[in-house]
Amino acid sequence: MEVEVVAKRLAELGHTTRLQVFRHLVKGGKQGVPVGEIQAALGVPGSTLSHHITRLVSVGLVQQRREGRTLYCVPQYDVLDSLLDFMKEECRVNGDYAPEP
Amino acid sequence: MEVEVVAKRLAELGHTTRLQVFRHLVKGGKQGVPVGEIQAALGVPGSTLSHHITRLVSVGLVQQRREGRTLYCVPQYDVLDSLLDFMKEECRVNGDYAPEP
DNA sequence: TATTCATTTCCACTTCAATGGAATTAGTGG
DNA sequence: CCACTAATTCCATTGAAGTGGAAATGAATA
Repeated sequence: MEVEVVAKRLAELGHTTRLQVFRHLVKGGKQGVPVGEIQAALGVPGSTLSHHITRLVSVGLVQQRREGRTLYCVPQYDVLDSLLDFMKEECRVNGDYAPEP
Repeated sequence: MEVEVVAKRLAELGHTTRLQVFRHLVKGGKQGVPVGEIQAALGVPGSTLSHHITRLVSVGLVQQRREGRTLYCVPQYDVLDSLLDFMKEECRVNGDYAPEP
């Protein structure tokens, strides 16, 4: 994964509302959570929420599936996974891996 | 760790230049890397770089240690660690942990 | 103490994110 | 077809991020 993509994804998660949305989705599971339910849970105005979800979708962290008139938001576990993997590998956590002084 | 703090840290890492700075620091190891060296490595103007570093410091991802007239930037491995842990735990990666449809 | 070096602060500018009310589209049922 | 619901797009506004040249600071050295 290129640095730009990683940065974009981190940036999208780097916003309180969007991070809460994503957490809510993850808790909701693979079948997804309707936009309206997120709205009710977080108490964010519809248009604002829609913008945030659009951004999460734009970087691949969320996908949407329509069922009748409700739109389900589905968290992309694998994308978050690879994002965290990148951070673990590229930024070699835990000092043990880093050269000693 | 509260959501706001996590979001802030993610946001700071969510910028190409800052992410590159951090990666560079991590590779540099615990003793830290001088600002000037980062500047040379990434080819970013001094003032711009200084702004970015200030932000990384402001969220605790980097600390600075002065030695004579050179400022060493030291990546805070434990902070990144706890950040990634939060994402792993709170956002229960890998679908296995999420309720089935 | 004047000079050079490393880095920051100052300042100005431009762009973009965030926000949310109002209008609009899309889907369903009477 | 009309009313209703779910969600988005439109639009305007506000504030903040990003950028970098020029001046200032802090520290070593001659």
